[in-house]
Formats: sequence, C-alpha cells, structure tokens
Amino acid sequence: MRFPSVSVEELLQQFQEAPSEWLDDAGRETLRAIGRFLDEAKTGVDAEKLDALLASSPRTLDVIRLFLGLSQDEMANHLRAAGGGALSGTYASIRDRLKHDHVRATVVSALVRLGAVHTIGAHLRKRWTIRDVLLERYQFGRGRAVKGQLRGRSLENEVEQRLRRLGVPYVARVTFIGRDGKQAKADFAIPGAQRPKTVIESKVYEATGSKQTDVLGDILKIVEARDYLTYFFVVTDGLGWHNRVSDLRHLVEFQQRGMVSMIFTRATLGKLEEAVRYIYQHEYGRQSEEE
DNA sequence: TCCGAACTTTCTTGAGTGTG
DNA sequence: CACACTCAAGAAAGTTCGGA
Repeated sequence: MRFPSVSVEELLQQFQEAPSEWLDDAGRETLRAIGRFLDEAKTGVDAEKLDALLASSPRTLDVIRLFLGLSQDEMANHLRAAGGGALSGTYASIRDRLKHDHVRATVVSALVRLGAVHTIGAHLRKRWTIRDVLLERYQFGRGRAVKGQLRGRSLENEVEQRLRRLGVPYVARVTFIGRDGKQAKADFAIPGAQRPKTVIESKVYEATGSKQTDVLGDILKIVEARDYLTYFFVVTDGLGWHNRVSDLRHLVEFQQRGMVSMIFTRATLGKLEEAVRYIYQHEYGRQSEEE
C-alpha cells in the first residue's frame, strides 16, 4: 500500500485541541475534603481539630497544603524540615501514612510549627475579593514559573558575582570546546570557551522531576568533552536533593572517581572562590599575565 | 520568531522491605 | 510465600525567558 505524502499545512489544519479536564478522582476526593474542612472549621482550627480532620480523610493534608499555598514537593520539604528527622519520604507517602497515629501526631506538630493554625485561621477570617482570586491565579500560574527560574538563576548569579569579584576572565552560559574539539554546555568557562582550564556548572533543586536525572547526563557530557586537566566544579543546592538522594550519590561518586573535581554548595561558595583564585594564580595566572 | 533551556508538578511503575 | 507498604526513578506535561 502506498500513501500520498503529507504536508505540514495539512496536518496543522487537522489538529484539534486535546480534550482534557482538571477534575479526576483524586480531585473529587479533595473537593469533598475541602467541604468537610470548611464545615468543621468555621473560624479557625487548632491542633486537635487538624488531627481529627486528618484522621477522617488523608486528603485533608491537601486542603491544608492549599491554605499554605504549597506544592506537594514544597509541602514535603517543609514537613520534613519541621518534623526534625521524624518524617521522611515524598508527599504522597507521608499522606498515605497519616493513618498511623504516631505519623499523624508528628505531622500535626510539624504543621503547627509551620504556622498552619495561624495561616488557616487568617485565611478563614479574611474577606476574599475578586482581586484576591486574580492574584492567586497569577501567582500560581506565571508566578510559579518565574519563581523557579529565579531560583535557578540565583545560585548562578552568586557564582558569577564571585568570579567577577576575583577579576578572573570567564565566559558565562557557554558551549565550550574541549578535548578533540568536543563540545558541551556549561554555566562558566574560565578563562574562555576555547579549551577552558576550569568549568563550572550550577544547579538548584527545590522540586523533584526528571530534571534531576537529566543533569547527571549534562554533567557527564561536560566530563566527556573537557580536557583531562580541566578542573570541573559543580555548584548545587536546594531541598529537592532530599527526594533524589540516589542521584546525589551518583554525583558524589563522580567526584570520588575524579570525574568532577569538587562539589560545592551555597554554604561553601567561599571555598569555590578560593579554589578558583588559587588555580588561576598558580596554574595559569602567570601565562595570562604575560600576554 | 522560534527553539532550547530553565525549572515545576504530578502520576506511574517497578524494586525493595516488612509482615502475617 | 503472598500481600501490602514504601520509596526511588522516570515520564509527560506545563510556564516562561532569552539568545540565535
């Protein structure tokens, strides 16, 4: 059987909007939990009330999350931090374990520590307007995306500030050329894109997702492309790593095997600065001064 | 103008770990 | 040993920006 060749225009003509809807079974359950929550908590809640509502439906945790304006990942990050080591796992796994009295008690006290009682009360007593609705939509649509980007950029910017302060020549957001003309993308190449002596890549993870696994691939590409003697520093941070410890282990293994020279965090940026300065002065500073 | 890149969010799947 | 539970990893889809 033979088919006529298709054209782009033809296909574009045929394409329809993919049908979809926002309410699935989990959503319906959450809506019910919202209803119960509001019936029970007219003007406010306390720890006991939260515990009772969480016991009656695990979806109550989603309702509380909505009051706090947090994503599942953010909520899990906060709960784990406030739980002081007593809480572990992803958001869904914490929610599933609410049926155990001791887990629920830990979650409730973590919620109290996070100010949930206060926040929920304030929300319940607030008089909401159309302005608030629009603001919320904006905040959780574009606002979320912008927030993510700024988060990623903030660490990159801090690294750049340090480089600038050192007065080291560098190129930012660059495809550098390494060994045998191989190329890879990196955030910073020192002193330049052509066979750099030092390469720096920075990543921040607050949420989970494939990105985290992808980055190991990106890092390997840099490892693959750089000259054998090129220093490669990874600067990373963010609570999202708690959800991807195995990926972190891989990264650490890269460092232990010498594929990555060193892993720095926001807390150790000073050490990165020292390292870059030292390398620049002792290992290739002289040549560039002579030029 | 378009594409790649940055980052999020959520769901699913599969492997490992207990437990009766 | 079967079953339930837990967790890690991956995939699909989304929002936006910025450089070629």
